[in-house]
Amino acid sequence: MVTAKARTNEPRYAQVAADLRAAIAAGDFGEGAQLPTESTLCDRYGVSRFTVREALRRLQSEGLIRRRRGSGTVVDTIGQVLRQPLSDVAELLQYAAGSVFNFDVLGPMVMGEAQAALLGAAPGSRWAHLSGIRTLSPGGPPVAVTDVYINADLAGHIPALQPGSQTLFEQLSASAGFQIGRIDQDIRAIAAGSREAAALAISRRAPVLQIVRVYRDASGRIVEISVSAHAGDRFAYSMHIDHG
Amino acid sequence: MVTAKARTNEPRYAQVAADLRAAIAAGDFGEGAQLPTESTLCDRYGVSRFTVREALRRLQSEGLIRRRRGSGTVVDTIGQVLRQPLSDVAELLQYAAGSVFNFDVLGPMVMGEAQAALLGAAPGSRWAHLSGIRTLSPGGPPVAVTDVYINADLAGHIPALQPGSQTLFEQLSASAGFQIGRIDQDIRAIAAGSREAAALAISRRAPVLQIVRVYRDASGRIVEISVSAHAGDRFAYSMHIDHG
DNA sequence: GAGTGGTCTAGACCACGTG
DNA sequence: ACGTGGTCTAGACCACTCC
Repeated sequence: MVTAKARTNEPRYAQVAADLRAAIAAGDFGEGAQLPTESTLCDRYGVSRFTVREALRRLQSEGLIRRRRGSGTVVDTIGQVLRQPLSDVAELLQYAAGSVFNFDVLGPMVMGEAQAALLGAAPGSRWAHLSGIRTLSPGGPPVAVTDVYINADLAGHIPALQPGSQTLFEQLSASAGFQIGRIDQDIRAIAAGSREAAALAISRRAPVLQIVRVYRDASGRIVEISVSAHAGDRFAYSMHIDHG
Repeated sequence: MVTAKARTNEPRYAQVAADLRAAIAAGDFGEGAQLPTESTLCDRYGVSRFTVREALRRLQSEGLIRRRRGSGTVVDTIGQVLRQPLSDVAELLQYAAGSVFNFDVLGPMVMGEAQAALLGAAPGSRWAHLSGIRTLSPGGPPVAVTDVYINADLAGHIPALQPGSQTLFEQLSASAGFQIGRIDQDIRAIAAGSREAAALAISRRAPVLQIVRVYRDASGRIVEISVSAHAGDRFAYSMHIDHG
């Protein structure tokens, strides 16, 4: 039986997508061409085809399903876990949810020329500097060491930030009341410096994956910049691309 | 004036998207809230709102525009070039279009246990092994060194492969007549081995960005696997995520 | 030929940002 | 108050896959 959970203020396609996601996670569909047809889902949820297709579009962009004209929709379960897929904001937050981030507030700083070029911010702009370590579980081995720069306009919200499994960006969004806009991300391979080596328990000059993220609110203002270093032999960044 | 280029067999939203892309590239719109409204574009191109929205959705996923309810659609020109954005197959092919790939056919091989685990293929499966160098221009400095494994079922199409700016996957798709399905990609930081060091003119153990791509056709069969090594100080992998 | 997902129309109402 | 993009309906035709 299909539970028609009527959440408030949430689009119907999101409810349909959540329901299908849960069903897939519960193993209600096996390998092969298992998912019901669009028209079947329309009847089942009592929505139009537009709504069903929007829900399926989300699942496809998450890599959960694969669709083919003439063949149908199949569950795509290659390499289940152990990866860090990332194709929309929800998946980014999911990554954060599986790990723990602890940080210290280092104080205010002004963006220098070289740093500004690397990070994509304006030289001379003012930020609050934080530094932290991400682990897979509390007290566990370090996964990444991170520098975080938060827009000085939001400095008042920094004392309220909590370590844990929710991203700083999420917390800032809720606390300061802005909408999530867009995240830009650069990935490089660099050699570990003394700081990364010590924090990640690797040797100096060992390869590390550096991920620079620039978070913007809906109006395009840069809210936060983070620079993470991941040990090369412990972390792979995984993503997928669908044709369409 | 709006040229209503009536291409054959191409969806209307793709034509609208191509026209807007060209207009943006030509600088017809500046900074700020420049792009015409959805209803304006409907009138201009003589299509429904569905078609216009699908076109704008593509441009948004490419990072060209940013949309906001109440505000409108603006051109997003942060960090114009110099990056390698990658959010769908078209952008992947665009990356290839800006560079040149030369390769040698090394012959048939069987996937070993360790390699199979790294690459996500079945141990004991049979492949054709190719090796190549990617440069930004013919005769230019190397950007990446790549190992390519092509499904043995497609061995007959390998002699027809041409070096140049079209990806091997594209050529195989056209030659063997299959549809592009899905591409999975893992990104790691590793230390350069002797082969990467020699090919990229860097020192041994220097950090390199390793990108493993698994290409599948529409039916899910693995068609090609590629393993690329990029010099860490010359290459950044850039992507963006839109909220929605 | 039957059924699938892909494209497309012509409407509608709503949440949101800006005057 | 108004216009924007976001959601949604009820239809339609088509390209493609499979039997």
